[in-house]
This record gives sequence, structure tokens and C-alpha cells, in this order.
Amino acid sequence: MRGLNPRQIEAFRAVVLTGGVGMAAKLINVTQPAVSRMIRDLQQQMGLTLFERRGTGLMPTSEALSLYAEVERAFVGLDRIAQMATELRTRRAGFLRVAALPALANGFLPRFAGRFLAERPKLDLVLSGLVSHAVLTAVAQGQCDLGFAEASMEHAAVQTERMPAAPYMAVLPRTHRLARKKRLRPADFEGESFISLGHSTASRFRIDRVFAEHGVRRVMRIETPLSEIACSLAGSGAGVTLCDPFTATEYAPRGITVRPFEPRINFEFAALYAAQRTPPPVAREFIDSFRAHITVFLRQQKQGSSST
Amino acid sequence: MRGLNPRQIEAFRAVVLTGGVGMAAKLINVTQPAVSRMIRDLQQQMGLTLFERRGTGLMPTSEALSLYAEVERAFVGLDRIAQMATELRTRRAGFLRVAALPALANGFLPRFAGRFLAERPKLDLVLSGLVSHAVLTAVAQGQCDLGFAEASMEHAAVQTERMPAAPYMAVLPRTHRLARKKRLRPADFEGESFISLGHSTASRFRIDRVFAEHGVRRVMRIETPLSEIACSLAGSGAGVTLCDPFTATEYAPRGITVRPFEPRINFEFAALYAAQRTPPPVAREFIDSFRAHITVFLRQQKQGSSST
DNA sequence: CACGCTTTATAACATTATGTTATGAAACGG
DNA sequence: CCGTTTCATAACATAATGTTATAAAGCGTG
Repeated sequence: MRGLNPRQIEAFRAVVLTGGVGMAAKLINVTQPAVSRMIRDLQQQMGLTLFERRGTGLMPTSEALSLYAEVERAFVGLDRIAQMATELRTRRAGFLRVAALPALANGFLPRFAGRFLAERPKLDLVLSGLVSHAVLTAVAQGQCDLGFAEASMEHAAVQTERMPAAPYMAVLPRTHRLARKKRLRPADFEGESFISLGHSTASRFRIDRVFAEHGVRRVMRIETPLSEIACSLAGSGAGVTLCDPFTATEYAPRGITVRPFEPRINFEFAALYAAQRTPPPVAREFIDSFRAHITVFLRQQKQGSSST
Repeated sequence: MRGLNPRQIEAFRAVVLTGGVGMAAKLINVTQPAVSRMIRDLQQQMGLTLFERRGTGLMPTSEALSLYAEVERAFVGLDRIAQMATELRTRRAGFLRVAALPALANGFLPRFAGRFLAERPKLDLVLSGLVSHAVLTAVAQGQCDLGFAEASMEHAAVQTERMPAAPYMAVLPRTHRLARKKRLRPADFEGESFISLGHSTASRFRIDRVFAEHGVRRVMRIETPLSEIACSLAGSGAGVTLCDPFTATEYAPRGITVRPFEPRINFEFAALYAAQRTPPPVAREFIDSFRAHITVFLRQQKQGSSST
């Protein structure tokens, strides 16, 4: 025999609520004998007397009243499953796991995510900061629903979707001689102490190639894998660097000057999700909303740099 | 169509728990196709994709994981209904409403009830102090499961069951001249200021008759309906009284002396419950336990009075 | 690349649960 | 005493759920 029969519990609750079998039947949309039999079966199964004949009607026993308190709590539970399903169906609830490379994860993306969540009170988010390779792995292995990583990342099990490319910015110590120029070019960096990103990144190759094409020699004494560290070092006067605008904007109040760099070198990143596993619908919304947010940010950056 | 189908919810939960349709079938004791169809039907009804084919098995979607948290709460609720039913069936839980006349309700019965409850952690008690007539009405009208009232109370809808009769005790101001006697007789009260109980009680009639039969004249200046007030008045030196031993024992530390009185006049009271409505089984336990408690108390009283 | 195994999905049929109508029993009020 | 109301039960109908049989798909191994 199965466990507790929810239909019987429903009938029991209806009788307690309405005070009679006939009214209970009306409440749960069945005929009166159906309720009568369910109550009889429930009492037999539980081994309890729940109602007694009192005149023409039924009176709940003390046991029935005790049980009823627990039934109300459980009923709320079943209702909430239905409500949760509705919310999931209308994309307002769920659970989203996102991983992003540090350039995004350290400020720009969390602020966006905070506003995204504010419009979706029932959505839960886990946001991780990982290097791009780890982002790729997490998505491929199903540990994350959605990732943002450098665009060059590739994996058979992972679908990538380009996000708007952002131009690298020149990042200088606050009082650096180049700070007075509105726009910087490769020749400006001749003989300057340069803070480089890690060897293995596509960005690093593109940046090095641009300086080489212009015959510019930089003093390459410092290398770091993280653009945040590069910005901090620039702010401490250790050198100059090129950096994505998301990180540069985060660090602008902390002892650095940010200037546009020409020719444009793109910071290219992508949204990643499992190729064979449908991401939660809210992930699509997240990607689309984030894309629009980036577009607005980059437009503001361009206007800000031309007026500064 | 009805609301959410609990059997489908059970199948859903089993698949999430076990990771597969076949194992889920084993968990809930049906065949694999039954689970497969219930999951299909649930997804159609909710309008959600809950599982996706992944290789040969199924993988829960993010929606499924979100929903599962709510499902677990509901299952806990249903489990607790079943558990509550088991506790009620084994008489360890429930709800008992008791009303008692003040002589019992003001200390003796609550202390007994406290120990009774300590052995029944799931039992809830409502204990009211009412005059005997109100106790009778409350029981007759189903507002109380059980009452203790003077034995003379009668009502067509109420069954009475005698409890052990207790002898009235003489209650004196602490330093009263009669306090040096070990046992008091009617003649001792000749000319004493006497605190009487209300006119309408059976006890009052019996007490007055005993004094009349012995030709004793008391100074009848004070009357009160409550034995508690009578004891307090005696303690303040206002007079002497006869009182049931439950109340007398309560007030013994408060400026009074208690002595046995002869001939014995019984304080007679009864347990009351609805004649046509089965009291909760715990009410029978309460009555039987209380009867034993009273018997022990009266025996101790008798031994205490003979050694003092 | 083919075969065997495992898992899930679906069809067809069987069983059980639940719903209905009909009707009897009990209580109550006029 | 009769009519009405409410609940309990019987008999039958319908829907849900369970089973067996079988097909489809994926995976691992030789």
C-alpha cells in the first residue's frame, strides 16, 4: 500500500473547514458519497477516529483538530509546488549558475547581475570568478549553466556566442607624462616600462603584434595574469599597461589615468553554454540583457573619452 | 482537472533522487514505464522541461532542481502528517481541554497536569478554572473534553464519574487557640467566627447540618464562594473555616494551621465528560492517573495528620 | 563497424482508485 | 408522525495507475 493518500487528506481538510460532508463535497467538486468514503478510508488507514456523528452532522475529534494543524502546513507545501512551477514556466524563478573571467567578475558583471536579479525576486544566482580556461571547463562539465570567457576558448561540448568587443584602454599612473595626451598611440610607449598580461592569452599576442608592427620597444619588466593586478601596479607607478575597459573603469578612482589607445585592439569575449544541454530560459535572458548593458556601457565610454 | 497530481510529484522526486527512471521505479515500487509516463504527463501539465536525455540517462534541468527544493518541503509536510497520525494513534499526542473547579485548579491539579504532560511531549493541554456549574456547561456544550466539578452536578448530556472523596479540614489562623489541638470537633467551634462557603453548594449544606446536629452555634459573619478566599481570610485572622484538603494544603504556608475535623465531611467531586461524544483516549488516562494521584495524596494527608 | 547490453519511451491491456447515481438510516423540527 | 436534511453504503461508470511487451537510442567492446 502506498503512503498517505493526498486526495483523502484533501477531503479531510475540506470537512474540517466546512463542518460537513456535503459542503466539503462542494468545496472539492465531487459528490457527497465520495467524501464520505474517503473519510472512512482515511480513518481506517490511520487507525484513528477523526469525526463523530453529532445530531445530523459530524464533529471533529480532538485528534482531528491536532492533525488538521499539520495538514494545513502540508497543503501549503503542495500549493507552493504548483506556484513554483508557474513561476518557472513564466521565467521568473529558478537557479542560475554563472562563471566569468575576472575582468568581468570583479565589479562590472556583479553590478549588472544585481539589477537583473532585482527584477526577478525568485531567481537565485551563483556567480563565480574564474580564469577563462576554468570557465570553459565548468560549463563543459555542467557545473555552470552559463559562462563568460575569452572568445578564443573552444570546446566540443560548449557553444560560444560572441559578446560586443571592447577596445583596450591605455592605463597610466595618475601623473604620468602621457596623461596629458587625450589619445595614445604605440609610439608613445617607446622606452616605457610596460606591464604585460600572461603569455598564453590571445590578447597578449594581439597587443605584442601591434607594438611590433610599429617598431616600438617597450621595457618588459613586469608580467601578470590578471588585469586587476596590472591596473593596481600602474596605479602604484610601476609602469603603463593596456587593459579592458571594464577593469580600467573599476580602477579609475585608484591612482590611474585611462586613455583611449589607437589602433583599436579588441578585448573579445563570449557567452558559453553547454552545446547539448538546453540552458535554463533565464540564461538566454541574462545573455541578452548583459549584451545590451555592454553596448550601452561602450557607447558611454566612447562619448566620455571624446569629451574628456 | 484537479490540482497538482501527488503521484506524479512522487515520481518526479524519485527520479531526481535516484538519477534514473528505472531506479525511481524501484524506489516507489512500480514498473519503469509507469514512472516514464508520469514524468511525461507532469512535464506536459506544468509546461516545463524537467529532464533531458543525456547519453542513455536523464539529467534534471535547472527548473527541475529549483522545483525539487519545494517538493522536498511538501514531502516533509506529508511525512509529518503521517507521523502525527501515528503519534495520535499511539496516544502520545493530541489536544486535551480540561476545566476544573477552583479548589483543584489553583495548584493541586496544575501540578499533577505538569507531570502528566512531561510524560507526553506531544500532548497539548488547555486547563481552565471555572466554578462547578460552568464546568458542567462547558463539558455539555463540547467546549471542554473533560471536567472536574462537584459531584452533585447533573446534566443529561454529561457523564459523571466519581473521584475519591476528600475529608474537609479545619483551617485556623496560625496562632489560634484551637491550633494546639491535634483534631477538632464541632464543639470546638462554639462561638467562633466562622467563614462559610456559598449558600448554594452541597458542601455548605452538609457542613451546616453537622454543626446543627451537635447543637453548635458559630458566629456566621463571613461568606465567600471560593475556598481560596476562605483560607486567605483565615490566614488574616478573620475567623476559622472548613475547607477541602487540596486548597488547605496550598495555603498551609500562608499563615494558617490545618487540622483534621471529625466527624468526617466529604468533599465530593467527579470527572465529567460528554455522554454521547467519545472523549479523546488521553482523557481516560488523565482521569485514571488523576484518581491514583488523589488516592496517594489523601493517604499521605492521613499519615501526616496522625504524626503531627 | 557490428553486436550486445542498458536505459528510456510508448502501446496495449489489466487493475485500482475515484466519481456518480440510487437509496437507506438517523436526527430534527414542525 | 411526517417531511426534510445529512451522512453512509451499494452498485455501477470513469479515470488513473500499474503491468507486460516491445521499440528506440546510446554506449562499450571486440
